[in-house]
Amino acid sequence: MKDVARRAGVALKTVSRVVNGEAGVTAATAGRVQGAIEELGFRRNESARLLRTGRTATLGFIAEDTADPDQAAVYRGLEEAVAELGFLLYSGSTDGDPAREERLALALCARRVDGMVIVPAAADYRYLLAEIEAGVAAVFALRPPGLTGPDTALGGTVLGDTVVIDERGGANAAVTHLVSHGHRRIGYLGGDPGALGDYRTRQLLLGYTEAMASAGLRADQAWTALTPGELAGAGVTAVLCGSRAHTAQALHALAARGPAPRMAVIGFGDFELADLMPTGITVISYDAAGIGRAAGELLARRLAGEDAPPRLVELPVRLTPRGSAEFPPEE
Amino acid sequence: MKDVARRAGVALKTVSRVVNGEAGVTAATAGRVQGAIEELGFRRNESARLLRTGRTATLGFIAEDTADPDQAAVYRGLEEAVAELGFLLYSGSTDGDPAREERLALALCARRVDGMVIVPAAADYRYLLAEIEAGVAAVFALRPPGLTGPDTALGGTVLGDTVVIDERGGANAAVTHLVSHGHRRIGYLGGDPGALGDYRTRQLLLGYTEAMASAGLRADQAWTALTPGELAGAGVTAVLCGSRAHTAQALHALAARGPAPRMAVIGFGDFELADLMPTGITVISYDAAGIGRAAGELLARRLAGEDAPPRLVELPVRLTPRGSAEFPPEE
DNA sequence: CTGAAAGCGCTTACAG
DNA sequence: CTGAAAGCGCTTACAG
Repeated sequence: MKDVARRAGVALKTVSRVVNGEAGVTAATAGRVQGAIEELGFRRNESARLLRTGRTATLGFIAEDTADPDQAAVYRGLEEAVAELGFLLYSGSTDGDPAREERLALALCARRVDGMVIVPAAADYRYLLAEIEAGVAAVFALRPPGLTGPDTALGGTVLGDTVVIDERGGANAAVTHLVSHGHRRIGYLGGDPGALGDYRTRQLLLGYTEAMASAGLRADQAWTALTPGELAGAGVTAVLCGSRAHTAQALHALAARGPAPRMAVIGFGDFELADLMPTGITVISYDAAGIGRAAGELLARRLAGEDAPPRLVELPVRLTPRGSAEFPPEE
Repeated sequence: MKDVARRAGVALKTVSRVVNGEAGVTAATAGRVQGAIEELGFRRNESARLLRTGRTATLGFIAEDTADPDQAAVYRGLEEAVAELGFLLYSGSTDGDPAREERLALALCARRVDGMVIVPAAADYRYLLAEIEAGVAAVFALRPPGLTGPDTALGGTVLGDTVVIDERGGANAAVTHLVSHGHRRIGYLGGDPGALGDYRTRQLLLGYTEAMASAGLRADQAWTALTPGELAGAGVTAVLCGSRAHTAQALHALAARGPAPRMAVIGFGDFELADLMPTGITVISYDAAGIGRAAGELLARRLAGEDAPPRLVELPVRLTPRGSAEFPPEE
């Protein structure tokens, strides 16, 4: 810019004015400056500009795995939401490692991102407190920060807005649906409720339990602690799978028993080609990109100065019949 | 940092030394500085540091769609490759819109990224020339820049290293495999070779044609211009699908004709649950993350000053039998 | 309409 | 071992 100014025979400020399209420059001077810019191949250094203005116009996305279909969709939704703001997006994966999450988040903060969307991997978010106080906005997506819920990550302090899927409602709806088809022995194949980051599992089991109770059914302990191998012999006529991975495990286990197994399967998460599966299957589907959009909009409001207490947003789910065969009724 | 210096009663430079862990500071002064840092909650502004040092330690990833399985895997591979370098990654999707690609790429250049990995959407890369001359390294992934190949994007000028899948070899191997199973009437379901960004289609058709010719078979014109609806009645006993989307279309079309259709299907790109498909299927699989790793390594070498002419790297593919049924032989 | 000075938050090169 | 000055590339306030 200095070079451009010298070449055009004007002051730095005038170049700045031309580059920024500010009013108050004669066409003649502007032309001279433009000429110098092109001759020199000048391109403004945005980083320097942002340093001076104190903003960065940058957001971060910290995923557990950016290649996971849900998280990839969240990212696309976030992109959509921030495109209008003209923000750029940093991103990275933690692979579920709290140490990597902390390193990534602090690296982003060191570059002074305006905000971050985090798919939480850590149980303890004390490391973020100072940064949040310093002004970065953090929004959590797909699950709340901390072990069991939004209010436990910091022993009561709510860290930031959180956007999740209504897993409890989805599980409840799935079991209720199965009951309405005559099923009474309904299994659950999913994560271990004692594991780290098991908010999701707890929600699913809550929904399952509620729906069973509402229907006046007592769930056998074993039904909610199934492994894929046990599924076919567990005495259940239907199964709720907690994730795409578990749905795949269930389908494989059932397929191994022979053609067209008679088991009603409901899986959390829609997937490509589900309708070609050799069994009847219903999926719990949801708008994962909507989570990213919602997170982006919440972030935008925080950046605009909104100071309301942190919100927990739950996106609705719906049951979608898929599969090539009829949904098997009770045997 | 100025505040820290004042509080600790030292000069700016001393704070800098402590923050950077440089030698030559007494334990006593270092302690005073550390204290001040903690009291003030000082966190170094990385952006300012990078401005001064002239580097940015930042790379960009420009995808057509970050949520596409292949591109998501490329991103993960890239992440792996740059993690060791301590670089941060910007990313964004173009949805195949050349204007969005240009906007994104120039925005990244304006922030002075050290390099970019681009999944090309544009046919004309003149917009990048000035940036490349100014020092950004660009590596192209999954397809070469430009309409038909690496050397046409700019009328002969090769823009940068390019990492692709060996689509031609994969198609050749697939058709050869089908021929060895006795098939002689082999179809191709894929993109239109006349469309924009059809490097991939051309490569696939080249491989197809070569293999047919090697086997002494003459391909009917219609066999390579199939639509999913025509597939079952086209008189072919086997089909090569050019992408996961085309494989899904073929499987749907065949499933609509009834159970266990007798058609050998080879699909480019592995997919989850392929082994539960109601027909015999073989996939052409490849290591998409490897493309990202290779791109990251090429980028790293360019940043390290390597000045060799741009390379075209082709990652190998392999045929993987999948599907629940036997691979159907010739009828 | 145009410009000279100061400063964003840091580091580099030098001097003491 | 420690520091005062200059500068990275830009903008913000001010003055002419």
